[in-house]
Amino acid sequence: MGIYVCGVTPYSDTHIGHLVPAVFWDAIRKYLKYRGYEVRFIQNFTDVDDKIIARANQEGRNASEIAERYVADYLTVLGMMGVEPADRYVKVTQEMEEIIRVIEGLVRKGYAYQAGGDVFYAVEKFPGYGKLSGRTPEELEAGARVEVSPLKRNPLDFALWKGAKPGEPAWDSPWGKGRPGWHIECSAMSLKYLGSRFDMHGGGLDLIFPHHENEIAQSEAYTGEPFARYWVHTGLVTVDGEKMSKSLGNSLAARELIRQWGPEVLKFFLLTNHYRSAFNFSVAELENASRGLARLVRVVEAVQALVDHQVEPARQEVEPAHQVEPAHQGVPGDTGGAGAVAAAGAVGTTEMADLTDLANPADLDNALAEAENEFRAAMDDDFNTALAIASLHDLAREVNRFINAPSFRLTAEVQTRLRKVLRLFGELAGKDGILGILPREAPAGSRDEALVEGLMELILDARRSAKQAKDWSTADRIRDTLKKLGVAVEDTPQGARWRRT
RNA sequence: GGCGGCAUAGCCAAGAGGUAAGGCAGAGGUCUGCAAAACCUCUAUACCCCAGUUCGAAUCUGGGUGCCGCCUCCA
Repeated sequence: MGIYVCGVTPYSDTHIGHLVPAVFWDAIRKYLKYRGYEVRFIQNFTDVDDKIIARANQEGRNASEIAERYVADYLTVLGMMGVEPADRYVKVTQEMEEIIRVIEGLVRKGYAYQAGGDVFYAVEKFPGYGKLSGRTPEELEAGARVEVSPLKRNPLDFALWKGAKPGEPAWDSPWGKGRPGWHIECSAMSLKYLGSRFDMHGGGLDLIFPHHENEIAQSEAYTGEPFARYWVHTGLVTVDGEKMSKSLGNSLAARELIRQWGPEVLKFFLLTNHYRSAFNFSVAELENASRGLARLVRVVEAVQALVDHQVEPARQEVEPAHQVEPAHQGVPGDTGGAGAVAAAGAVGTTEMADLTDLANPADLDNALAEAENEFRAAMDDDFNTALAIASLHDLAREVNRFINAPSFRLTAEVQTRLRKVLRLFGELAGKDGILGILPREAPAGSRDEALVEGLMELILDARRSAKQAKDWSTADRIRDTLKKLGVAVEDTPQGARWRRT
C-alpha cells in the first residue's frame, strides 16, 4: 500500500497543525500494518520555497541552513510525539532531475509552456481541472483576488518552474537557472517513489486547493493515468475557536504543548475526533481529554499491578472457605461460563445486581473479542479513531467489572487472562501500538525512579502496619500527606497501590 | 463577491433512512474502617429553525439562521 503525505515547508518552528497529519497518519499506518498490509509511507519536505528564502535573507543565512534546521526540529518533535518516521522522507532539493523531467514531459505534451525563464502549467488544457475541490475554472477565475502575472496565458495557470531571481538558490534547467514552483515536487516525487497510481494521498484540508488540485492536473497530464486512489485530508486547528494561522500569529508551538500536556494527551485529544474534523484547542478541552485518557491509563495500570502481584501457585484458589464459592471455581482450564452464572443463582441472591458482581472469565474473554472487533470495524470505516477509542472504553468497563467484582480471586489462571487484556490494550493503544495513547511505563532504570519506588514501599509498609493496628488516623495522615504531594494511594484487595496525580 | 463544510445533552464527540455510541462534568446508590478507584442507576419523548419526500428522517430534498474554512502562505 503506497501512501504519500504532504509534509511541511520547513521555515518555522513546528506547530500543532503539523502534528495533526502526523498523528493520524501514524495511527493509520500502524493500523494498516496490524491488518497485514505492507505499507510504504512517503513524506516530503518542500525545502525550497519563497518563505524559506525570505527567512534566510532575514537571518543572513543560506536557504538550505534554514530548511535543515526546521526539518530537524520537525523530526525531533515527531520523535517526542512517538510518531514512527516515514519509510522515506523526500526533499525537493534532492529530486531536481526528476522534477525537471516531469516538467519537460508536460511541456512536450502541450500541458505547459515557457514564458521567459518561467514555465507555466496551462490549466485549460486539463479538462478535469477543479474536480478535487469541486470547482470549475470559471468559478475560480471569477473569485480570483490575486494579481496575475502578465506572463500567464490564463490567470489560473501556475508556475512549474520559476526563473532565478538575484539572491535566490537556483538550479540549471532547460529553461535556464531557476527553481521549481510549489506543487510540481509532490507530483514528481510521489510518482517516482510510489508509481502512477498509489493508494492514499494525504495532507491538511487547506491543501485541497490549489496544491492537490494542481498535483492532480500535473500528474494525470504527465502519466495519462489517474493519480492517487484516495485523498485523506486532515482537519485544521483552531485555537479557542479561532483559526490558527501564520498570519494571525496564534500558532501553538508543538514543543510547548507537549511540555504542558504530554504527547499522549495531545494524541488522545486529536484521536477522539474524526481526522477530518476541526480541532479546537483550548485548555478546557485538553483537560477533558486528559481526564478521559486517565480512565484508560488507570485500568491498564490496575491490570498490570494484578499481573505483577505474586500469586501462590495453586493453594490460594480454594482457600476462602467462608465464602460461598462455586465448587469448580479455579479449576484450571475451566472457563467458568454458564456454570458460574448458574452458581450465582444458587448463592441465593436477593438482588439482580449480584449477577453482575460475578467475576466471570468468559465475560472477560467476550469483552476482549468484542473490543477488538469493534475497534477494527471503527478503523475499517474511514479510520474512525473516535469510535475506536469508544471500544477501548467499553473494554475498560468490562475489565473493571471483572477485577472489582466481589467474587474476584486473583489466581495464576486469571493472571494469564489479564495478560491478554494487557496485550490487547498494548496492541491497540499502547505506546508502540496503533493509537499510541498509553504512556510507556516509567523508565525503571533511572536512579530517582528506583529511589521513589523504594521510599514508597517503605511508606506504604508503615501505613499497612498502622492499618493492621486499626490506627486509622496515622493511616489517613499518610494518605492525605501523600495526596498533597501528588501521590494518590488506593487500597485494593492485593494491597495499596499508588500513582502520581 | 464565488465555492465548500459544519450545527447532536452542561462540555467534548460518534452516528449519515429504522427509532440517539463513548468520554468529561453532575445526581443517587453499591463496595470501603473512612476514602480513592471501580461498578450500577439517572441525566437528548423537537439531533439549529421552517417546509417537504418517506410507512419511517438527526440522517434525504428545498429554504432560512448561525459558525467555520477555501479562493493568498499554511498541516
